[in-house]
Amino acid sequence: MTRKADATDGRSRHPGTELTEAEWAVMKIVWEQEPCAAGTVQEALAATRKWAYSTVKTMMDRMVKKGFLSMESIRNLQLFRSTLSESEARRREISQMLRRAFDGAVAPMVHFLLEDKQLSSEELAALRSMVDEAERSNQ
Amino acid sequence: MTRKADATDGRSRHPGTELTEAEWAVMKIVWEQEPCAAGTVQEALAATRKWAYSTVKTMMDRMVKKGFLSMESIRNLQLFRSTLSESEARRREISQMLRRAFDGAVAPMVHFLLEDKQLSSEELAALRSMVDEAERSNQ
DNA sequence: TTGACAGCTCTACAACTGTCGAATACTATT
DNA sequence: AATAGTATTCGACAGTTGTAGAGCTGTCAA
Repeated sequence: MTRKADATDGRSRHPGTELTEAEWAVMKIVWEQEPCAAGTVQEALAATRKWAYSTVKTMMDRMVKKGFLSMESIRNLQLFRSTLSESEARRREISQMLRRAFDGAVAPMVHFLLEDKQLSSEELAALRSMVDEAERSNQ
Repeated sequence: MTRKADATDGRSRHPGTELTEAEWAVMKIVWEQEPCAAGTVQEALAATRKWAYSTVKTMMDRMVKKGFLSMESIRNLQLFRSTLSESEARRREISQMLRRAFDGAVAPMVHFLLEDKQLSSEELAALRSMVDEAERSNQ
């Protein structure tokens, strides 16, 4: 499944790295507040994770280095933006999971999901119409 | 996360830790060869990952400590078995992924999956019948 | 007994992650 | 200019993960 590419840098320090738990937390804020300063992210996260400003800042700097974020300095303010879209992040997360746990196959995974989680009939109905939809537009 | 709650604590180092990429590789072999010795796993993996015996052994020892495997010594041989089932591992992997990337909701994830990956009509048909099946038995 | 092996233990190390505090730099005010 | 307040930089540390060499031990065949 479409491994490929990676954003921004040519020699990319490793193509498809995935976000850690903590990085997801940061990314989520960035995606919704973009462009934003480290302090903003820190405050936004204050409720859930009590991270010191420098913790957040360090993580964000590292994320810039990893190519997940980009940063622009305006006077003495640094504004961060995402370089990795939420969709791409999700895509990677799913793929990674599929590869590791289901040898990359979608169907067995969905099967597992269906028989394992108990989904309400509403959810099932929703899934069904999604599949219908996909089949329709698929060909 | 480090901080406390971890490292040498007696009561279960949190229940739902997930396997790393390398650990999945080891677990897969153990699940199919169980009970087995480290050397067996190392050989089985030799094709894919060229790990030295001690690499594999170190990992497996750590996995025992983490509670993913159990080990029994018979004379001078150590036999490992899984303590974590493949289903449970998959369950965790999926949940973790859902939580991180989709706030825990299955439907959006499936939706994403359907519109992102291009699934063949066979796959779609398969999914559809799985959903049908689930709906039928669900209620 | 002596090798030749297979298997085990110990120790190490670098990179990555989670977490910061302390020192510093800038800006806006008084 | 001196102060307060905020943002930035640096360096550090502990725990985890990937990776493995060295050396010791037990076993079995010649």
